[in-house]
Amino acid sequence: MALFLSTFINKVDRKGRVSVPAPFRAALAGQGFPGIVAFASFRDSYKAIEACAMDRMERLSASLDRLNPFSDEHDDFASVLFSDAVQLPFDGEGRIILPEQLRQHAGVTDQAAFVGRGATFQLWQPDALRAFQEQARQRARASRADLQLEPSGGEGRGHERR
Amino acid sequence: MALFLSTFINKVDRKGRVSVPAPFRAALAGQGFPGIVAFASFRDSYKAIEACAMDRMERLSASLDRLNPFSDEHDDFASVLFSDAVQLPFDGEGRIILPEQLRQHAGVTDQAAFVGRGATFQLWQPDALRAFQEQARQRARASRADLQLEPSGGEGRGHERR
DNA sequence: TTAAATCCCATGTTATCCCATAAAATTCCA
DNA sequence: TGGAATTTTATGGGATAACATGGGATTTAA
Repeated sequence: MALFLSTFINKVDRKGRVSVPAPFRAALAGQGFPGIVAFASFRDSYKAIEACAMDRMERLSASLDRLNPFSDEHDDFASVLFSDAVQLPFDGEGRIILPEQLRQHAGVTDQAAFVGRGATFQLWQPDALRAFQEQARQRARASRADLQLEPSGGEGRGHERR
Repeated sequence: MALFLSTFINKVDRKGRVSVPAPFRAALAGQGFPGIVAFASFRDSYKAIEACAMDRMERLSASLDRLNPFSDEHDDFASVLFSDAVQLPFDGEGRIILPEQLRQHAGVTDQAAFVGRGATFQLWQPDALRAFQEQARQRARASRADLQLEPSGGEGRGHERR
């Protein structure tokens, strides 16, 4: 399965193109669709762009289909999830073009930060990302006692939330 | 597998023709029937046009048969679904003509919004779509806990910069 | 015949392809 | 092991093809 790690900051050129970091492209390789799927995060606390592989969306669609395809729940879910998502194919150089709407949502202008999140990744306006991470760090510090009760041996400094 | 993502608003010309968005045509390619299947949504809460690939209708028919071929449910379902559905073939430029009846049902006049829903898509009058999405987003937000239970990988840790 | 649907061609806009460059990372070889 | 040669990356820009859209001509159906 594809794993997205670490953070990369790349330029957005005047055509709206950004290079997807090579390690991310490697994680996305060997799929049906050569590109990514992106959508605005539906969170109140921050405005970023969520992204993942096409495969993931297909699996999501399949599991939705398995439920009752005519229920109201399914309806809202499908509407929110799929109608706002966009397919962004790679060009020959491994770039995507970020649609205007998504750029506005995240406040992205001339730079974009690709943030690995395991099975998915995010796109941020770099300053907004720094600000968010600063707060996340502080929250983590405040609740460090709880984190240390976890059974697994995490390295001390991380910033895992939730 | 065909996946329909994101939303596209296209013009309906005076002949009633609309271009099916190229990404949707790509998802529909490699089928027996070069075109789409459409029918009026049988929901009380909104009036849109439902659409999908011909393949899906065939699979739907098959799975209906496998369940309860002689029940009243099956009967109602089949009569509503299949009798109202229409095949809309592409012209040379990838357009379809929306039948008057469907246009009226959805209130479509000079513009139509193609809304991706995973395995299917819908056609809306753009203003009606905006109104609906407003509500759907709120409902989805309310049940966001469910969304986050999706099978996901771990969190990414580091944050290299360049 | 008359209306509707299909085919065919034309257009402006937008995205895609293709090439070029510089920097970084990697490989290779003495 | 040091450093040169090669490959991979990120980035930029111009040429090209694809797309959505419009309208006329030809065909099909009632």
